[in-house]
Amino acid sequence: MSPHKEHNPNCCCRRIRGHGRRMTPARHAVLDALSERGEHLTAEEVFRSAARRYPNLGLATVYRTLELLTELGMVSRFDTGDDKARYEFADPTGAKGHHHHLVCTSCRKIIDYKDFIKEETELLRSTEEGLSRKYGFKINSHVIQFYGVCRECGG
Amino acid sequence: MSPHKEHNPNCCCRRIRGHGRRMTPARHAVLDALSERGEHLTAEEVFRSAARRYPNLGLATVYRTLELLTELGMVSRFDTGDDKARYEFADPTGAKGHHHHLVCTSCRKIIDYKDFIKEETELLRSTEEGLSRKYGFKINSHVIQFYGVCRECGG
DNA sequence: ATATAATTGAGAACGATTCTCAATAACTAT
DNA sequence: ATAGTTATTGAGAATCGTTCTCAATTATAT
Ligand SMILES: [Zn+2]
Ligand SMILES: [Zn+2]
Ligand SMILES: [Zn+2]
Ligand SMILES: [Zn+2]
Repeated sequence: MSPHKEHNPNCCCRRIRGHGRRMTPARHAVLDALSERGEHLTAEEVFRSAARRYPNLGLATVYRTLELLTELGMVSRFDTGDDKARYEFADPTGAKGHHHHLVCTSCRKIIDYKDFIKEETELLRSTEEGLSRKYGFKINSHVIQFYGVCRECGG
Repeated sequence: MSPHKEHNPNCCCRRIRGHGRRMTPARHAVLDALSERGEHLTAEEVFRSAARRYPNLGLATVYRTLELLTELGMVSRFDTGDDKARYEFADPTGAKGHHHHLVCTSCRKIIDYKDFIKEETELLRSTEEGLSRKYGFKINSHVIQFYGVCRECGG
């Protein structure tokens, strides 16, 4: 197996093993693809990327691994309105860090922005607290996305 | 055709006709279903509800109508992570008004909340302006959703 | 009433995701 | 290292929400 790059392999492996799951080359390949290829990848894109290093990989395994990583909170899954789920590392302390999305409804481009993350995060925290108190919800994650038309598409 | 209830039929009809489209019993039925049945309905739910009044209705027509209404900005479509699109009236001045969503990942319940809408809307406005300036985006809509576990599910 | 073009319902088709199952391989305890 | 236990795998079938096709219908303008 090739070494990991941007994510900590020991951390990932430990996290996976800690939940009684096994570390396999297929899962390594998916983790590598996620950290190399960057953000908001579809399962198909992860598959194509991971299969280059691990040709025997099956698409179903990619789906299963992405589901597992999502359950463990290591990956976040989200939709942008085109009937394909997107996946990216959920690590808020990583290189990319926590960000939100700007989606062009014309060309489907997705822009990660962090520009207003600080104010947004602050408001989110207090909102989460309020909602938690009022509705008895234990909030685990949030999605903030803006939809519109990008510059190239005539925005 | 039965009369509309919570939404203004003349407004809807005018809006649809204004775009060179025709007003039909099928579209009436969909509009009625949306206003009677409340928020975050799946296409299937809209279909079942509308078909009670207009038994000849086809599911494909419901999808087409929801798409049309979404294009016209009368309806908003969103996902909550269960592979089924949800639809609800987008009328910010209506009875329900603009709101955001709280989604239980265990029982899939969706709670509409407006409690912090004011602060959120304020921040959104300035964020939209900033993003618009920096990325040349013309922002048309946004999605804010919190995911977690509801009280009944052990939140 | 007639003409024109939009709309419809039914079912086929599509595509993303999940399921099935026998074969394989990761971990555990010797 | 060995063997046993059991999670994981790949391949393809199956599922299911959504879209497409097309001939028949119908809303609207004249
Ligand atoms: Zn664009
Ligand atoms: Zn992203
Ligand atoms: Zn619940
Ligand atoms: Zn709602």
